[in-house]
Amino acid sequence: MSINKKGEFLKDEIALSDFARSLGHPARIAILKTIAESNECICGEIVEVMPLSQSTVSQHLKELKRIGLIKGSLNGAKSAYCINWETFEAYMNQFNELASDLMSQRTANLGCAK
Amino acid sequence: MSINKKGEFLKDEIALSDFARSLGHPARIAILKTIAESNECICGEIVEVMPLSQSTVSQHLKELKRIGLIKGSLNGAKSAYCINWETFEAYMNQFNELASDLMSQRTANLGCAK
DNA sequence: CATTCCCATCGTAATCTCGCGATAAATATT
DNA sequence: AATATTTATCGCGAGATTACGATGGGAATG
Repeated sequence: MSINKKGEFLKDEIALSDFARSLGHPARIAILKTIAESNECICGEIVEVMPLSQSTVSQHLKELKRIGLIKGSLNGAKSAYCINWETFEAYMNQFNELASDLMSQRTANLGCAK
Repeated sequence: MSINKKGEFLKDEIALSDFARSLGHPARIAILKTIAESNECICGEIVEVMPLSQSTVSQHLKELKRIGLIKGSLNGAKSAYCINWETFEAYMNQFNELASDLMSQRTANLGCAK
């Protein structure tokens, strides 16, 4: 893109879109599910159930970590991941707040043709 | 990307990530807000309040239309947009279902170190 | 009928994303 | 100490995304 205009929007909008974007790939949703299901959260386990190479999975994990949805810790040579519930919940609240803000206009205005 | 692997995930995951992706840009969140607030939903009004050119806004509108979150209709020379609440609500339900599925594991498992 | 207004679309450039294999670094095993 | 295992990161290529100005076509206005 010629110039990135993302910074010119509201902080809330940027934060929310960042959250949404991080869930904007099925692999990352699948990864979150996998981590949530497991008590172990070992990286290798995720790779096994995913139709992606180890390096690609690692990249998706990095993205989820960047936004704060998961946290990882080294456990010997292995890497254990778990969901950062505080962050996840905070984003979900923000997200649902947006949704109900939008929804509150549903009956308030008359709508447009069609 | 060398080969697109998105198709190898679950239908639900793909649909949800598509929804999330469509909200993955602050402009599109801002556009949804603007449309929800207005009784008129005229395209030109959206362009006015957005730090983007008309053609770029039009592209974002197209994307929101593609996923089904808004619908547009011609109103003379002007284009009126409104939110497709049915679709929006359906996606939100799906999204919150995923969230509560994940959350239900929060207490169920012991978590990992750190 | 010429002109203006509104908007979708085309063409474009710059940047970001996704996916992989290769490599590196750190721990575990022999 | 040598080797194997595990994971993060680098480098790359293909393609998608984001942004713009320009163009075109359909209403509205003169």
